[in-house]
Amino acid sequence: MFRGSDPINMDAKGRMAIPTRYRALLDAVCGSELVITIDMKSPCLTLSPLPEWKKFEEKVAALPAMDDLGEMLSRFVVGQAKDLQVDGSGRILIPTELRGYAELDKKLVLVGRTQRLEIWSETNWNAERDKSQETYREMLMDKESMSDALKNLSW
Amino acid sequence: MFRGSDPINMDAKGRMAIPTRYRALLDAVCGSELVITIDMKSPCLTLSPLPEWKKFEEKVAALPAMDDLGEMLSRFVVGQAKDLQVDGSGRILIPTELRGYAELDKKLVLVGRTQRLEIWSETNWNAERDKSQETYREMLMDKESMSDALKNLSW
DNA sequence: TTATTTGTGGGTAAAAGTGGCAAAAAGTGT
DNA sequence: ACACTTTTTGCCACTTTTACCCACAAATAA
Repeated sequence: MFRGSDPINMDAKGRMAIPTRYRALLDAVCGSELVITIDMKSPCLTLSPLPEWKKFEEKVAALPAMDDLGEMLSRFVVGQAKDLQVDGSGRILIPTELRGYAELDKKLVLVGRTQRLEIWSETNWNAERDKSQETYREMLMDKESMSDALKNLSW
Repeated sequence: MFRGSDPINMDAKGRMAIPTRYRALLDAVCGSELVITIDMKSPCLTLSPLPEWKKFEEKVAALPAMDDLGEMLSRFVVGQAKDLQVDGSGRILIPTELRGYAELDKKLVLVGRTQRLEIWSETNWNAERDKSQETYREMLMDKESMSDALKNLSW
């Protein structure tokens, strides 16, 4: 569904324009209703079409209450999620509380991750990209650290 | 059902306004009848629509009497629960006894947890969020500590 | 160049949240 | 039992925030 990355400017009110190539798609798939929230593992935000999000929310809600990691996921990912509507000019307003988490300033990068999108500050995106490149190569050396699913990935 | 967090001021009388986006929903799902109680694991309160609460109460009541943890749950969570009604202006009154437990003062945060809501003091919420972020990442490193349910959560 | 589409900025109106006040209810003491 | 005090609840008005709309600027295509 989503792929590629787009550099986008956030305006003074915290709004960002959705790339035009996604607009018709979003309208069709979710009536332009989106959910934005934090990514627990990285300093970025996650943007999903509402139906996709609901699937995730249900899975998390079904985890046992005694699962500590699951509790955290629910409390902080679901707990900081926010419903958004694409406005008449094809923009979304990024909630103030979330801007801080992802250290967003003017220059953003919107990254396609198939079923969802990620929003990064340009700074964090570049840093993470460079860092991950290295880590990835290191981890490839150590076959033990690789999941079976990944070992069997044909490409 | 519920998601996202809202900063809310508690007034001098201990009342807090329910965000408008929840009001119609609450009215439909439970006639605005809620149950508030403590969270045993964290310094916050739990707010549930009456029907949701009943499900929980039944599950707890069904636990074996020799289950010590279950006994505590019943005694202190069920034992300190209180029925509430949303008032005409869309506000609830937080019982005095529970305010102390969650260290509530003026600034509160209302957190959506799918089937229920959590009420935090702003201070405790921020502290918990920062702390959990770290813990979460650490626990992810250690695959052993992760439940199967969580491992299989694709997202 | 001109027209059309996309991106950006700001102003305004409506709605939501907050705090204060007043009426009602409950509690207390004589 | 009545009067007075204290707490609770409902109501209203003010302030702040949010969202919607329109206009302009930039870029792209004809």
